[in-house]
Amino acid sequence: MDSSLGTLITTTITVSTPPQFGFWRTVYSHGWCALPPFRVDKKEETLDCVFSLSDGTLAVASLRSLGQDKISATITSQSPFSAPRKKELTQLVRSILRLDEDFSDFYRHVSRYPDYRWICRMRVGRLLRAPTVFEDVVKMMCTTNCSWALTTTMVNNLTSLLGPAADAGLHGFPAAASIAGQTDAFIRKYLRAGYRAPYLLELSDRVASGKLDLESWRTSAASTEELFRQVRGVKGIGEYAAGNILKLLGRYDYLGLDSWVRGKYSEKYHSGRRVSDTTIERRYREHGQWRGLIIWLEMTRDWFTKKFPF
DNA sequence: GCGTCCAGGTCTACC
DNA sequence: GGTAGACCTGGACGC
Repeated sequence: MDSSLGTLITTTITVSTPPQFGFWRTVYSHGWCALPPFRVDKKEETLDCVFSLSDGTLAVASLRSLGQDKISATITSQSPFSAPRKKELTQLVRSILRLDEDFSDFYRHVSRYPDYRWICRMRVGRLLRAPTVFEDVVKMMCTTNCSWALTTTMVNNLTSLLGPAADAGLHGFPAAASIAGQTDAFIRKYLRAGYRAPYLLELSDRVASGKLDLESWRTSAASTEELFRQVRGVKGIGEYAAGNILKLLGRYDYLGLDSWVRGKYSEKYHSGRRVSDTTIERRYREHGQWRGLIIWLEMTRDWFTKKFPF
């Protein structure tokens, strides 16, 4: 459906979803929805995102739930949104919401545990991800060793200062070359990335020069252990960050513990008393390839009781 | 308003 | 292989 709006054209695409898909449960599956180019519009009840298409078009899309088996993506553009662009955007929407990932084994596994049957009932587990692995890795690097407020500052600065300008005052996520073209001093001073600056520069340079193909990680046939080693090979990505990047690649074997998860875990199981990582790992060991997803869902269970948990 | 302390992951040097 | 210290920012706290 296309309709003219002055010089702007509005295009709406309908995307089918798996049965019982929870749009807001996926949007709020972790903190990404609060980091640009994502933006939650609570009044309009949309998730707005900026997508960079392969032909260079920058598309601002508003995603909205149309019930349990459909969502819509509304794009406002200055030129007609062609069929190939619609197809590419549909694929990107499916990818960020993880609509094509098969969770049937996961739900079969958790349904064997009375304490986890709610996971199966609510059909949760799809973790929101960025359109590109590069964006996910950069953002994950910006979550390390700092408060969430500082993560937000770094990602806001990255997009507003280096990202391409889109409609509605939004910016897309910067391409690797845009970051690689900056100086260490700029990244420290204006992005507030501090000591992460050389790590961001090295990563962006390797990606921009084609020496590192991050996008291939999503379809890699390598074992999870091997992929973990590759992810850890990026400077600035340690155990925590690598474990969580793997979750966004559809591999859930690593817990990806940080201070927040450790705190939630100790509150839930040890009355707030600190426990070792080994103790936490022991509890989830029996869940094998799903342990990383189970611990995350368990620690964020209260988020699923509200449409907008934060 | 200013100075000090601390929390937050990762890397590197050292044992 | 394990450990200590440095890295940098922002918030909390005391003065």
